[in-house]
Amino acid sequence: MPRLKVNAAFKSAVGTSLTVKGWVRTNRESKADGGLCFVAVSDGSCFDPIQCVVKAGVAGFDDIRKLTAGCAVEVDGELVASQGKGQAVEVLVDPAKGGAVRVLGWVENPDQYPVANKRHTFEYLREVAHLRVRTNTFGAVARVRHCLSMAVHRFFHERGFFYVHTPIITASDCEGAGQMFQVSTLDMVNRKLTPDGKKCDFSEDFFGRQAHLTVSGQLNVETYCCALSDVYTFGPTFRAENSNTSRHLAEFWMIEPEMAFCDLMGDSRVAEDFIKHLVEAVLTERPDDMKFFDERIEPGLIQRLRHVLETPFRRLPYTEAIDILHKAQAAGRKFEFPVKWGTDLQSEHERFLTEEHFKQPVILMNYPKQIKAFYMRLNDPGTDGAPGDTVAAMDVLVPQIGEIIGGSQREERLDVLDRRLDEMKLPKEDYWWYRDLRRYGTVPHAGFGLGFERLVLFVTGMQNIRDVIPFPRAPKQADF
RNA sequence: GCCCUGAUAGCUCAAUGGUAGAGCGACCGGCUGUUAACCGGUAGGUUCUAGGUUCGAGCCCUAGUCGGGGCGCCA
Repeated sequence: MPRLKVNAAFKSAVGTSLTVKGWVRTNRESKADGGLCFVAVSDGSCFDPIQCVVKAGVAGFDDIRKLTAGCAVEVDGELVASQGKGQAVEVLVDPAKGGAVRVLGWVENPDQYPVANKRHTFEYLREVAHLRVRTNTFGAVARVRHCLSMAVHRFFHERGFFYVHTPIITASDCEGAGQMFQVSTLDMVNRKLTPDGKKCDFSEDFFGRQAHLTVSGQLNVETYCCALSDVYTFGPTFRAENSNTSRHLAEFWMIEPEMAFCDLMGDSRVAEDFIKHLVEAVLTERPDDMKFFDERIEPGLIQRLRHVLETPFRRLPYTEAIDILHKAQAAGRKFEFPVKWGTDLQSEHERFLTEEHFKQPVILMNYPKQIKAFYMRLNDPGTDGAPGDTVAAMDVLVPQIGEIIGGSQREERLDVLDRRLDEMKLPKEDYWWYRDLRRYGTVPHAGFGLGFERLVLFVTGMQNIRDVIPFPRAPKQADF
């Protein structure tokens, strides 16, 4: 009998002979019809397990009665219309028609099986990350995560972007996006010091210099942008920040498109189209999993996502956002942190704008230059009526999550870029190859970064970022 | 890094400083084309670690480890 994945079995014609292989979710026994076992088998190919109805005459029926959650089985049977409620079809395992069950792997201590068929907290399941994917929730997250990954590549591929593999290890310390993990083969105990005895001598290290794990592929991908026009990266990113929140990881996946001949407005249009494309993909491709998230994880999720699809994102200047926040304060809205032009918006401010004031995704644009990175393009004085200098930066804020995308138009003018490097006391020589892009055929270009796990949170309604990546890495957390 | 909070059966949680308990799961039996099943029974404990107070500590004190929530940093 041909082996079919469970999702394919569900779509097969009644009467099809088939074999399904997977892991037992539940097993119930009945004395009806001379003895039956109802064995629900999942192989992860879709949300629902398939019910196998095993008749008592099947060889090894005494063993089949003892199947518990987690056991691995192969089942030969026939797809039939279900006599019971709760499923349209099921696999009838009848010895008269060649039905059989082979147990490939038992659960050796069912009383202590970590993911027994009962409710578990997500906190507990993080401690059994190697088994938690066998649960409804984590299986659904894994499939949605895959769906989103494919949709990312499809979105860019269809628009003529090239996928660039930027390096994981970076030997330059010039990315400036946060604390970095060091990469070294030196003996950490008996390490050689520089002649003045004050620092570690990295000249004998693997790369002949200090090296780190990347915190962003952006600077590297800009080089490919300035030859291939439209490019993107999608890879792991590392931050050694001691961040203890439900929205941060030490290792996460980031998507960073970069577009030549593109300004900030064009950048924001791609960001909006991108998010809508991804939301549409999960709604159309994973209705089974999304129904589960809508019912059990965040009631109203699907409606919320449809609203995102149907509504144009609200664009407004940072300067205007500050006005709105000031007016809200005047009307009695309390914030823990002060609202002041020239300072970064706090989480509470961003969430007020996207969740309370506009109730939809919001794109804030043109931030004060002092709170943004050196590579962001300096705007003309007085842009948006701002009281100080601004740069062409944008943040996309969404309800529930806050900032999901950060991007900007890049500074393509070498003299302005050099002035910004000087202001921020960054050594120009470290940026020699980045500056070369401005010396040899510079063009306006723009891009953004999207935190992949935050996207998964946004579309699933899950609350903690550690539950939407298979093996989370966070401070004091690197098991598995 | 800061503030708050927690750690007791495989899991979720109870337990005035005085004999360690329930629900779920597991196991055994009953009933049932079952499906968050239902009914009855059984087993299951170094109360996070190390000290301290006390006649006596799951409970009080000190330190530590780890979890969770909020904030900061950001994606």
